[in-house]
Amino acid sequence: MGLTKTDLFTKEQNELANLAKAFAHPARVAILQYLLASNKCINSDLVHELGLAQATISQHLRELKNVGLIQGNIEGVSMSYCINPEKWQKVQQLFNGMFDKIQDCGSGECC
Amino acid sequence: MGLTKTDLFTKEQNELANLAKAFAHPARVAILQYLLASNKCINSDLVHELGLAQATISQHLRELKNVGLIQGNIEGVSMSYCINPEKWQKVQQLFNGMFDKIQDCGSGECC
DNA sequence: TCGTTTTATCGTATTATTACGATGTTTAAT
DNA sequence: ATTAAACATCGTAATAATACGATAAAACGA
Repeated sequence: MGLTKTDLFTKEQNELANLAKAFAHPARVAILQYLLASNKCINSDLVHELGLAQATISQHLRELKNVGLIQGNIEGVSMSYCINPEKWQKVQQLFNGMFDKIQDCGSGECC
Repeated sequence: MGLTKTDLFTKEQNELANLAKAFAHPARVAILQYLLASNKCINSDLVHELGLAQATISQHLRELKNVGLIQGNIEGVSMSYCINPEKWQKVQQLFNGMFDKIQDCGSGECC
Protein backbone atom coordinates (compact mmCIF):
# COMPACT_ATOMS: atom_id res chain seq x y z
CA MET A 1 0.00 0.00 0.00
CA GLY A 2 0.90 3.66 -0.23
CA LEU A 3 1.80 3.10 -3.86
CA THR A 4 -0.35 4.51 -6.66
CA LYS A 5 -1.70 1.73 -8.86
CA THR A 6 -0.93 3.32 -12.21
CA ASP A 7 -1.74 0.14 -14.10
CA LEU A 8 -5.42 0.54 -13.28
CA PHE A 9 -5.66 3.75 -15.26
CA THR A 10 -5.30 4.93 -18.81
CA LYS A 11 -2.20 6.55 -20.21
CA GLU A 12 -4.02 9.85 -20.43
CA GLN A 13 -5.23 9.68 -16.86
CA ASN A 14 -1.75 9.03 -15.58
CA GLU A 15 -0.31 11.73 -17.80
CA LEU A 16 -2.81 14.28 -16.63
CA ALA A 17 -2.22 13.36 -13.00
CA ASN A 18 1.53 13.68 -13.40
CA LEU A 19 1.22 17.09 -14.97
CA ALA A 20 -1.20 18.20 -12.28
CA LYS A 21 1.35 17.08 -9.71
CA ALA A 22 3.78 19.61 -11.14
CA PHE A 23 1.27 22.37 -10.38
CA ALA A 24 0.39 20.90 -7.00
CA HIS A 25 2.85 22.92 -4.97
CA PRO A 26 2.66 26.70 -4.49
CA ALA A 27 6.42 27.07 -4.95
CA ARG A 28 6.22 25.48 -8.38
CA VAL A 29 3.22 27.61 -9.28
CA ALA A 30 5.20 30.67 -8.19
CA ILE A 31 8.19 29.59 -10.25
CA LEU A 32 6.05 29.10 -13.34
CA GLN A 33 4.34 32.46 -12.87
CA TYR A 34 7.71 34.09 -12.46
CA LEU A 35 8.91 32.52 -15.68
CA LEU A 36 5.74 33.51 -17.50
CA ALA A 37 6.15 37.11 -16.40
CA SER A 38 9.85 37.46 -17.07
CA ASN A 39 9.91 35.53 -20.34
CA LYS A 40 13.60 36.25 -20.45
CA CYS A 41 14.53 33.15 -18.55
CA ILE A 42 15.78 33.08 -15.03
CA ASN A 43 17.91 31.08 -12.69
CA SER A 44 17.69 31.01 -8.97
CA ASP A 45 17.29 34.49 -7.77
CA LEU A 46 14.10 32.54 -7.18
CA VAL A 47 15.85 31.82 -3.94
CA HIS A 48 15.63 35.50 -3.03
CA GLU A 49 12.22 35.90 -4.64
CA LEU A 50 10.56 32.99 -2.87
CA GLY A 51 12.48 32.66 0.38
CA LEU A 52 13.20 28.96 0.09
CA ALA A 53 16.63 27.41 0.36
CA GLN A 54 18.73 26.98 -2.74
CA ALA A 55 18.56 23.20 -2.59
CA THR A 56 14.78 23.33 -2.32
CA ILE A 57 14.38 25.57 -5.36
CA SER A 58 16.73 23.35 -7.30
CA GLN A 59 14.60 20.34 -6.42
CA HIS A 60 11.41 22.05 -7.60
CA LEU A 61 13.09 23.14 -10.81
CA ARG A 62 14.17 19.58 -11.48
CA GLU A 63 10.62 18.33 -11.07
CA LEU A 64 9.29 20.95 -13.47
CA LYS A 65 12.02 19.98 -15.91
CA ASN A 66 11.31 16.27 -15.51
CA VAL A 67 7.72 16.67 -16.67
CA GLY A 68 8.93 18.89 -19.48
CA LEU A 69 7.23 22.11 -18.44
CA ILE A 70 10.51 24.04 -18.35
CA GLN A 71 13.89 23.72 -19.96
CA GLY A 72 17.32 24.87 -18.82
CA ASN A 73 20.22 26.38 -20.72
CA ILE A 74 23.71 26.90 -19.39
CA GLU A 75 24.58 30.56 -19.54
CA GLY A 76 28.02 31.23 -18.22
CA VAL A 77 28.09 30.53 -14.53
CA SER A 78 24.38 30.26 -14.19
CA MET A 79 21.58 28.07 -15.41
CA SER A 80 18.85 29.82 -17.30
CA TYR A 81 15.41 28.29 -17.20
CA CYS A 82 12.33 29.00 -19.24
CA ILE A 83 8.94 27.62 -20.10
CA ASN A 84 8.86 24.95 -22.79
CA PRO A 85 6.23 26.46 -25.10
CA GLU A 86 5.36 23.21 -26.91
CA LYS A 87 4.74 21.34 -23.70
CA TRP A 88 2.89 24.27 -22.24
CA GLN A 89 0.48 24.17 -25.16
CA LYS A 90 -0.01 20.42 -24.81
CA VAL A 91 -0.77 20.79 -21.13
CA GLN A 92 -3.28 23.51 -21.85
CA GLN A 93 -4.99 21.30 -24.40
CA LEU A 94 -5.00 18.30 -22.11
CA PHE A 95 -6.57 20.20 -19.24
CA ASN A 96 -9.05 22.03 -21.40
CA GLY A 97 -10.03 18.78 -23.04
CA MET A 98 -11.21 17.77 -19.61
CA PHE A 99 -12.58 21.14 -18.51
CA ASP A 100 -14.68 21.46 -21.63
CA LYS A 101 -16.41 18.13 -21.15
CA ILE A 102 -18.78 19.64 -18.64
CA GLN A 103 -22.36 19.41 -19.82
CA ASP A 104 -24.87 22.15 -19.53
CA CYS A 105 -27.42 21.30 -16.90
CA GLY A 106 -29.95 24.07 -17.28
CA SER A 107 -30.07 26.21 -14.16
CA GLY A 108 -28.63 25.27 -10.80
CA GLU A 109 -28.02 21.79 -9.51
CA CYS A 110 -27.07 18.87 -11.70
CA CYS A 111 -27.90 16.09 -9.27
CA MET B 1 10.79 20.15 7.51
CA GLY B 2 8.63 18.29 5.05
CA LEU B 3 5.94 20.87 5.55
CA THR B 4 4.90 23.20 2.77
CA LYS B 5 5.54 26.83 3.68
CA THR B 6 2.21 28.22 2.50
CA ASP B 7 2.86 31.58 4.13
CA LEU B 8 5.57 32.32 1.57
CA PHE B 9 3.07 32.31 -1.28
CA THR B 10 0.05 34.26 -2.43
CA LYS B 11 -3.51 33.17 -1.84
CA GLU B 12 -3.90 32.45 -5.54
CA GLN B 13 -0.77 30.36 -5.69
CA ASN B 14 -1.89 28.24 -2.77
CA GLU B 15 -5.39 27.94 -4.20
CA LEU B 16 -4.13 26.83 -7.58
CA ALA B 17 -1.80 24.32 -5.98
CA ASN B 18 -4.59 22.87 -3.87
CA LEU B 19 -6.84 22.47 -6.88
CA ALA B 20 -4.04 20.92 -8.88
CA LYS B 21 -3.54 18.46 -6.03
CA ALA B 22 -7.09 17.24 -6.60
CA PHE B 23 -6.17 16.37 -10.18
CA ALA B 24 -2.82 14.92 -9.16
CA HIS B 25 -3.94 11.32 -8.84
CA PRO B 26 -5.11 9.14 -11.73
CA ALA B 27 -7.97 7.70 -9.67
CA ARG B 28 -9.37 11.17 -9.08
CA VAL B 29 -8.93 12.06 -12.74
CA ALA B 30 -10.79 8.86 -13.62
CA ILE B 31 -13.58 9.67 -11.18
CA LEU B 32 -13.97 13.15 -12.61
CA GLN B 33 -14.00 11.85 -16.18
CA TYR B 34 -16.57 9.28 -15.20
CA LEU B 35 -18.75 11.99 -13.70
CA LEU B 36 -18.33 14.21 -16.71
CA ALA B 37 -19.40 11.41 -19.04
CA SER B 38 -22.35 10.16 -17.03
CA ASN B 39 -23.66 13.57 -16.01
CA LYS B 40 -26.40 11.70 -14.22
CA CYS B 41 -24.44 11.47 -11.03
CA ILE B 42 -22.94 8.31 -9.64
CA ASN B 43 -21.99 6.62 -6.45
CA SER B 44 -19.44 3.94 -6.01
CA ASP B 45 -19.84 1.45 -8.71
CA LEU B 46 -16.62 3.34 -9.20
CA VAL B 47 -15.34 0.51 -7.08
CA HIS B 48 -16.13 -1.91 -9.87
CA GLU B 49 -15.20 0.56 -12.57
CA LEU B 50 -11.76 1.40 -11.19
CA GLY B 51 -10.76 -1.69 -9.26
CA LEU B 52 -9.82 0.08 -6.06
CA ALA B 53 -11.16 -0.81 -2.64
CA GLN B 54 -14.32 0.85 -1.42
CA ALA B 55 -12.50 2.70 1.35
CA THR B 56 -9.99 4.05 -1.12
CA ILE B 57 -12.65 5.37 -3.50
CA SER B 58 -14.47 6.95 -0.59
CA GLN B 59 -11.27 8.69 0.44
CA HIS B 60 -10.71 10.09 -3.06
CA LEU B 61 -14.33 11.24 -3.26
CA ARG B 62 -13.94 13.07 0.03
CA GLU B 63 -10.87 14.91 -1.24
CA LEU B 64 -12.67 15.97 -4.40
CA LYS B 65 -15.57 17.13 -2.27
CA ASN B 66 -13.30 18.99 0.14
CA VAL B 67 -11.91 21.18 -2.64
CA GLY B 68 -15.45 21.68 -3.94
CA LEU B 69 -15.06 20.00 -7.31
CA ILE B 70 -17.90 17.58 -6.65
CA GLN B 71 -20.97 17.50 -4.47
CA GLY B 72 -22.91 14.64 -2.97
CA ASN B 73 -26.63 14.04 -2.55
CA ILE B 74 -28.19 11.29 -0.49
CA GLU B 75 -30.40 9.18 -2.69
CA GLY B 76 -32.01 6.37 -0.78
CA VAL B 77 -29.40 3.93 0.34
CA SER B 78 -26.71 5.37 -1.83
CA MET B 79 -24.78 8.59 -2.19
CA SER B 80 -25.00 10.31 -5.52
CA TYR B 81 -22.09 12.47 -6.57
CA CYS B 82 -21.74 14.97 -9.36
CA ILE B 83 -19.53 17.76 -10.60
CA ASN B 84 -20.07 21.16 -9.03
CA PRO B 85 -20.52 23.27 -12.18
CA GLU B 86 -19.77 26.64 -10.56
CA LYS B 87 -16.52 25.41 -9.06
CA TRP B 88 -15.63 23.65 -12.26
CA GLN B 89 -15.91 26.91 -14.13
CA LYS B 90 -13.81 28.74 -11.57
CA VAL B 91 -11.10 26.11 -11.81
CA GLN B 92 -11.10 26.35 -15.56
CA GLN B 93 -10.70 30.11 -15.35
CA LEU B 94 -7.96 29.89 -12.77
CA PHE B 95 -5.92 27.44 -14.80
CA ASN B 96 -6.49 29.20 -18.09
CA GLY B 97 -5.54 32.49 -16.46
CA MET B 98 -2.17 30.90 -16.01
CA PHE B 99 -2.00 28.98 -19.27
CA ASP B 100 -2.79 32.07 -21.32
CA LYS B 101 0.05 34.12 -19.84
CA ILE B 102 2.52 32.45 -22.14
CA GLN B 103 4.16 34.95 -24.43
CA ASP B 104 4.80 34.44 -28.07
CA CYS B 105 8.49 33.99 -28.72
CA GLY B 106 8.73 33.96 -32.48
CA SER B 107 9.89 30.59 -33.73
CA GLY B 108 11.47 27.89 -31.65
CA GLU B 109 13.40 28.40 -28.43
CA CYS B 110 12.61 31.10 -25.92
CA CYS B 111 15.90 30.97 -24.04
C1' DT C 1 -37.42 -7.36 13.24
C1' DC C 2 -33.68 -9.09 10.52
C1' DG C 3 -30.68 -9.16 6.95
C1' DT C 4 -28.69 -6.75 3.01
C1' DT C 5 -26.67 -2.96 0.67
C1' DT C 6 -24.16 1.26 0.62
C1' DT C 7 -20.95 4.15 2.34
C1' DA C 8 -18.17 6.78 5.72
C1' DT C 9 -14.58 6.62 9.05
C1' DC C 10 -10.72 4.71 11.80
C1' DG C 11 -6.39 2.59 12.22
C1' DT C 12 -2.27 1.58 10.11
C1' DA C 13 1.44 0.04 6.91
C1' DT C 14 3.86 1.69 3.01
C1' DT C 15 5.53 5.00 -0.03
C1' DA C 16 6.06 9.86 -1.64
C1' DT C 17 6.96 14.71 -0.87
C1' DT C 18 9.08 18.65 1.15
C1' DA C 19 12.85 21.12 3.05
C1' DC C 20 17.55 22.08 4.00
C1' DG C 21 22.50 21.55 5.37
C1' DA C 22 26.63 19.83 3.45
C1' DT C 23 29.42 18.84 -0.35
C1' DG C 24 31.33 18.86 -4.93
C1' DT C 25 31.59 20.81 -9.67
C1' DT C 26 31.81 24.27 -12.99
C1' DT C 27 32.65 28.90 -14.67
C1' DA C 28 34.38 33.43 -14.48
C1' DA C 29 37.00 36.99 -12.46
C1' DT C 30 41.29 38.60 -9.98
C1' DA D 1 46.52 29.55 -9.23
C1' DT D 2 42.97 31.44 -6.02
C1' DT D 3 38.73 32.93 -4.97
C1' DA D 4 33.98 33.51 -5.49
C1' DA D 5 29.48 32.65 -7.38
C1' DA D 6 25.93 29.47 -9.06
C1' DC D 7 24.05 25.04 -9.06
C1' DA D 8 23.11 20.17 -8.69
C1' DT D 9 23.13 16.27 -5.89
C1' DC D 10 23.32 13.51 -1.60
C1' DG D 11 21.71 12.43 2.82
C1' DT D 12 18.21 12.80 5.96
C1' DA D 13 14.45 14.43 9.04
C1' DA D 14 9.69 15.56 9.06
C1' DT D 15 5.30 15.38 7.05
C1' DA D 16 1.77 14.05 3.53
C1' DA D 17 -0.49 10.80 0.58
C1' DT D 18 -2.08 6.19 -0.77
C1' DA D 19 -4.36 1.92 -0.01
C1' DC D 20 -7.09 -1.26 2.42
C1' DG D 21 -9.12 -4.19 6.19
C1' DA D 22 -12.24 -3.62 9.86
C1' DT D 23 -16.00 -1.51 11.79
C1' DA D 24 -20.08 1.28 12.30
C1' DA D 25 -24.13 3.74 10.67
C1' DA D 26 -28.06 4.47 7.73
C1' DA D 27 -31.77 3.01 4.56
C1' DC D 28 -34.48 -0.21 2.41
C1' DG D 29 -36.87 -4.70 1.61
C1' DA D 30 -38.57 -9.27 3.12
